[in-house]
Amino acid sequence: MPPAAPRFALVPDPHGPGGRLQPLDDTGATLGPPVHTPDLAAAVAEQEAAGAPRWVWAAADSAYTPLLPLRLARCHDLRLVEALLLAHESRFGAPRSLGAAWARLNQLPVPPDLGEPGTPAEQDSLFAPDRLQLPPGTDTLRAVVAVHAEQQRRVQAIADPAARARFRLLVAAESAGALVAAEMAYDGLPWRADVHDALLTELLGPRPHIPGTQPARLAELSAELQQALGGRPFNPDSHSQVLRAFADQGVQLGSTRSWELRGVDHPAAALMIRYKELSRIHAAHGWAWQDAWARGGRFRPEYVVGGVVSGRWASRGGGALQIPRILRGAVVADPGWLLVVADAAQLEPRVLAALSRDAGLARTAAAGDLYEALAATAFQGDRDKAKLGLLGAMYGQTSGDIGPLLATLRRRYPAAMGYVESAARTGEDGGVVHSRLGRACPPPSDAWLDLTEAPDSAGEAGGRSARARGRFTRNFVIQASAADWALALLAALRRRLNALPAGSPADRPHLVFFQHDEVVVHTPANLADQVAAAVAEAAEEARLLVFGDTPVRFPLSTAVVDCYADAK
DNA sequence: TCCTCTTGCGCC
DNA sequence: AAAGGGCGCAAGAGGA
Repeated sequence: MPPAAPRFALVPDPHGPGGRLQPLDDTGATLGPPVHTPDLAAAVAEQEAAGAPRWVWAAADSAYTPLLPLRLARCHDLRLVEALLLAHESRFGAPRSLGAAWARLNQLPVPPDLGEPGTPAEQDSLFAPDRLQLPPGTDTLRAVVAVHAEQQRRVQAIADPAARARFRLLVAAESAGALVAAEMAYDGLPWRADVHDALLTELLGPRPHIPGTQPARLAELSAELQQALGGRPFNPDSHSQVLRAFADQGVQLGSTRSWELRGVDHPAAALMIRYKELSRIHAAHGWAWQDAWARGGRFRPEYVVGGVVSGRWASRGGGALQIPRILRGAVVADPGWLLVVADAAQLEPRVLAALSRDAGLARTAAAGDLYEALAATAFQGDRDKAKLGLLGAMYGQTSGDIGPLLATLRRRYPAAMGYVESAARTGEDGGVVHSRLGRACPPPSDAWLDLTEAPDSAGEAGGRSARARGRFTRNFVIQASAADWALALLAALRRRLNALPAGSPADRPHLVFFQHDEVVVHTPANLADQVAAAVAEAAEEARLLVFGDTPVRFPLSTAVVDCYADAK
């Protein structure tokens, strides 16, 4: 066994249960020679028990997933940290695989990331199962050690000590996210197929015997629609055919969007809206979805840590972050277990209050219901107006009757409004903004120009494009700082959950869902109260770590339930 | 037939 | 006149 060390580089063998370890110090210097072990999981567990080092690996999916259900406390995920550093160094979009980082370090040709344009995905999935993109013959452990040392150097190079400390926190939190994502994919979200099936049957009629056939309720609605629109057959899933069918009845629609149909005075409009609602459930989360994603009592999506530039997670497969509320009844705790569901109330306006240090907004954010307090202070008690105004300010909305609301906010909360307006100006001028912990937004690109269709003149297109980017950077500082807080919460919560007394690893409370500002923990019933307390403590820890001495509070609304649908 | 683009809607 | 941020997914449209 290598000696105890604060960090270990870890590389699994390409085939089989073995792997290599090498002890490192915090700068990334080696503290001993590489050691090969025939049983990597056992060797890792031994070191973990000896002192919970930070495990340094190329990427969690190749290094951590094979070790599960082993739980590790800390890691440094080179691929995720490379992405953070590249963005911070204004080299946004450069490939972030271990191979790419190694190539940059050694002045070699940089391989594109898998899934990026120009990469033959098939070839790589066949010949590089670990997706590391290293040149053939390269010693993976050597590359891990070298790239890690280089990353530590780059973090150390951040000049401002406070910004450097926050970026270190970002590196740790993002890496903790990699642990959580791998564990959640492994454990899965409890999903009762029988309950799901009953919900679908209630909405759509029984499951069709022949796959691909329309369920009864959709077929009925189709027929009723056809009748209501003159009797000629048309496909309600085809926008152009729907537009034509309505036009034939003298109803000119600009689109087939539900909100537009809602204002249409024709009996077919309500049918169309209902058809779209049900057909969406059927297509996106129906029986085919269940067969593909929710087998064996668990829904197992793939989470993509840092999949959104703001630091929010994305997901691949199964629409994990878009589970319709109407189907959440299918998420039911196992017998003897419970779900602890906690979501941060009005996270983004609170983040704005903390970021901008606006004393007035911070006072408002001390209340349980921020919008209610805001309404009482500035909008004669009209909560809807307060919410609309604040969301409009955070998103850069200018339409509707929002002007007076924004004027009120600007007068009452000059620091907060100044903060988002300054972020917007930076974006319009082509600049880069950062989250609280230092996540950088991408620079302007042609994509912003593509937003504009049929411009009257280049100047106008440029103006629209600049304003679009201003809205993006305005929102980025808030959304990304909210993601900073959420990741810190996740890391703190995970640590607390792993410290709870569990009879065996299988009895341990574990995270099963995370959606931007909401977490769900699946826990043995007898530990539910302790889990609920742990969530609250983690939220407070995240507040202190990310925002320091802000008076703003980030309250959670927490529910201990048997079924996800019963939360809030 | 395959592929990319667009549309629309689910979630935050 | 136009005027709200971020995603993933499925289906249709339309070109190669």
